Amino acid sequence: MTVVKPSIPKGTRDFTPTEMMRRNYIFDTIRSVFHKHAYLPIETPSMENLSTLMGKYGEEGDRLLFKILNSGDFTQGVDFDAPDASPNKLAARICEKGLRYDLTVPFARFVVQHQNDIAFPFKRYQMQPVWRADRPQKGRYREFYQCDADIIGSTSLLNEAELVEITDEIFRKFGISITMKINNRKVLSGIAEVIGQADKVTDLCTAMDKLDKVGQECVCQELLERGIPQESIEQLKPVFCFGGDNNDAKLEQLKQLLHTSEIGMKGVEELAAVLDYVKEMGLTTALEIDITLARGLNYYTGAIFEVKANDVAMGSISGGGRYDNLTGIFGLKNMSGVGISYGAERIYDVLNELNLFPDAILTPVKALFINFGKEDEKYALRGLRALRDAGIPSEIYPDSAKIGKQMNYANAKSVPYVIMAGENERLSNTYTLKNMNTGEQQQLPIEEITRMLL
RNA sequence: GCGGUUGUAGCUCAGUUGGUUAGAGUACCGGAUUGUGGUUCCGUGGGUCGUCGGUUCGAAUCCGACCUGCCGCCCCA
Repeated sequence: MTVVKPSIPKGTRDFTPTEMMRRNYIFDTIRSVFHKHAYLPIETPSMENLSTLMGKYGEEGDRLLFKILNSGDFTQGVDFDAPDASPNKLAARICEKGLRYDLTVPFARFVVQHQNDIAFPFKRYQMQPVWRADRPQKGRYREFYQCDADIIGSTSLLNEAELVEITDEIFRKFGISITMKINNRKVLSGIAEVIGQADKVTDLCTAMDKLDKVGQECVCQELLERGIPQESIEQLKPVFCFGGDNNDAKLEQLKQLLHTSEIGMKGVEELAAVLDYVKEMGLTTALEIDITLARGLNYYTGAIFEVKANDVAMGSISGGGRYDNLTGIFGLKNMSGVGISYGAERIYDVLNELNLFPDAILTPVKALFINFGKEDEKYALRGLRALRDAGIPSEIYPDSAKIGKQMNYANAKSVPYVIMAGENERLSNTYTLKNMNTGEQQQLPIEEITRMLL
């Protein structure tokens, strides 16, 4: 037999028990907040038809889609040497499925497909892995989990405000201090309109998005390269230094700039309305208008959100926005939705870096029974059952190995208590409880031990 | 997809101008110690030196391609 070197695909990871317990802490915390706000769970398949996924995420997104080779003889009827055979065309012939790229597009598909069974407005949450054929880096993987909450079938800005509230609550529970940035695609459209470049919104967005990273000069340079004329860029320049930290000042400046643009003014109104709702909620999170916030996903039409951790240098840990037409592609009109997505692995890295994981999640096993061999095993089992009946996570070492080895096992697993159940204990109908941190031990009846470990 | 960088035992890393049989620490397993762990001492096992090819009498070492991790770009959670 040839030995295969163990390895996993690029950008994927195994999770150890410690990592899983921490990940579950993240998922449980987020889920509890979703539940509290009356969101209902759904799941969708890992793979979707490529026709569902293609063209929803922009050119870059299409490139990053994982495609799945058709089963069976995928070469049948495909001419690989055809004169016009491009990789894309061939891929379309031999792959009809792909791995999901996010949770929002599959959700839109789900809503259309199950529209008769859904009570609208529909509030759902979904926590599943997504896949992107991106080049991996720190905090960037090819398989990662998103935790999404969306409201679909309502245009009320109360929904935007609720997502802000949920975000505030989730990160407060984690103990992570965040800044939440908000913008509106309509504002961006308005800006493009006002500077006479209505058809260049996307170019405008991707360039402006980099303002805080590369500075004003580079952004202007990029705008120029993207074919936006110098005089339009000059008109844009005041926007770069809007308002500082003051949301009201920013709104005022936007109103002046955009008063000739209907769509722009609509965006400003929406922004103001969301901020107004949020003011009533008494949140600890700083909510900040950021005109340069654009986000790549091209299905957003209204509000856009992004969350960054204040005390850690890392990409955004959460993002979302409103989409008006996503279900339209699947044949269902007038179904506006708004949603937000929390990135599990980035939250993990932030919690890890700031040492914010609770200690309690690391010691899931409370007690280990030492195995003294056939004679005493059954006696140990009696005690074990008593602990388990009381809901105390506990186990018995399955082999009658040397005591030292069994103790080492308890240490390696950070089990805080070891229980000796050998001949001495059996004859006196007691168990010896040993505290592995202090080394203290005492011989007690099982009821007493159960009480102590609860 | 583009540019840079990295890879030696399960883990952390030595390894001289290319030279015989590639080392250490740690972990593991066994023993000192058959009812007491986190300390100590002794010993065993463990390697296609990322993979494939090239140069050479001879390659962990030099060259090329690929794979993987990391960094920057693009994009993003």
